[in-house]
Amino acid sequence: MISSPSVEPPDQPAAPLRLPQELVASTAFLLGRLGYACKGRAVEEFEVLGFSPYHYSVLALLSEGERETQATIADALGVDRSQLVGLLDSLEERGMIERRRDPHDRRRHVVSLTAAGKKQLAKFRSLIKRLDEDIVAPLDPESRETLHELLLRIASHHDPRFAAASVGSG
Amino acid sequence: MISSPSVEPPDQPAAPLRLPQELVASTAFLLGRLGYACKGRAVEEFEVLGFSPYHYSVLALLSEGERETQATIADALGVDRSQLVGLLDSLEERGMIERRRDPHDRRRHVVSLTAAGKKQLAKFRSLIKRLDEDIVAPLDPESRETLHELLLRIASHHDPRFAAASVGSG
DNA sequence: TATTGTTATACTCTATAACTATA
DNA sequence: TATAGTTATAGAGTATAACAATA
Repeated sequence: MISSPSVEPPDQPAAPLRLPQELVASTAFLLGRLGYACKGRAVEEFEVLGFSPYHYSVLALLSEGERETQATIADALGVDRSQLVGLLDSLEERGMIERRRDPHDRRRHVVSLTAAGKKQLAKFRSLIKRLDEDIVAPLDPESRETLHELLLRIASHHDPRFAAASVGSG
Repeated sequence: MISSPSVEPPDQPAAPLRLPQELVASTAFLLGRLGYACKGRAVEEFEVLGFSPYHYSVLALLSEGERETQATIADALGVDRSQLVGLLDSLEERGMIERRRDPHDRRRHVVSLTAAGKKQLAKFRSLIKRLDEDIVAPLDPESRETLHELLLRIASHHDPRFAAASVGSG
């Protein structure tokens, strides 16, 4: 028996493998689906290297300067403090970050990037570059720019952490 | 004691609650974060009505015509067939969809929308409309259009289910 | 033997809350 | 008593696989 789904004459031209028009018409739906796919792709690719996208986020953050406490890292990245512990553990085990107890407040850990961490970060950056290019592949350079700008505007509107480093407004 | 994080003079102008520049510069990262936030918002809002976004997806799909099998619904929406069972169960219990055994192949269920389902779908549509508008709030109408078009181009490039109903190419 | 729908199981992710050591 | 970091626990969500009915 043939497994073709349309043995009988197609009365209605309904394409079985098409999403409902009204879902595709929703920006929220598109963002949700695309975002999920992006995250999945990223997780897969980082997994190959034995890491997760969160590891990259931590290293990227630390590359902009060491942090006085773990809590500021967690808050900046929007992850739970307890979740960050495991991330830092694995990065520290591999010698990519360093935890130093703050002598003035021995509860705190000053976290900083090591040379090995910077090296790994470079690899992560080329991974992300490939991923970004793959995702926006069907767009020309100008459209890519436009898309990014629009996404950033929306993101920073809903979450101030996305706000671009404003010059001289502090 | 004041909980302000900056008691000491700020040597470095590092803003603790800002995401790393290079992450914000990544379209994949923006998409991932925004998508996650969108999904979360949607789940919350549907939850108030006692539903999930998946319920809406199913009703929206069925509003375009009944389906000969549950599998085509699952495949079109990209959910697992076993996951769909529970969704259809809850919708059927509330009288919003109907399962009829196909007399020609008693393994199959023909699934269709009821009057109550159509009514609920209308409520879902106004919910989604509000959600969409809230998300793209900072954009003017033209930018919203542009954003949607760019997202749709990317989505359909990676997943043919997003492809707009092409006229006369069947 | 293959397929449709269903149920059961396991696993990941995350959110919460308890715990320690310092203050 | 409150805070920084840590550990443990529980819950939701999802993916996998086993199962019964039918072809």
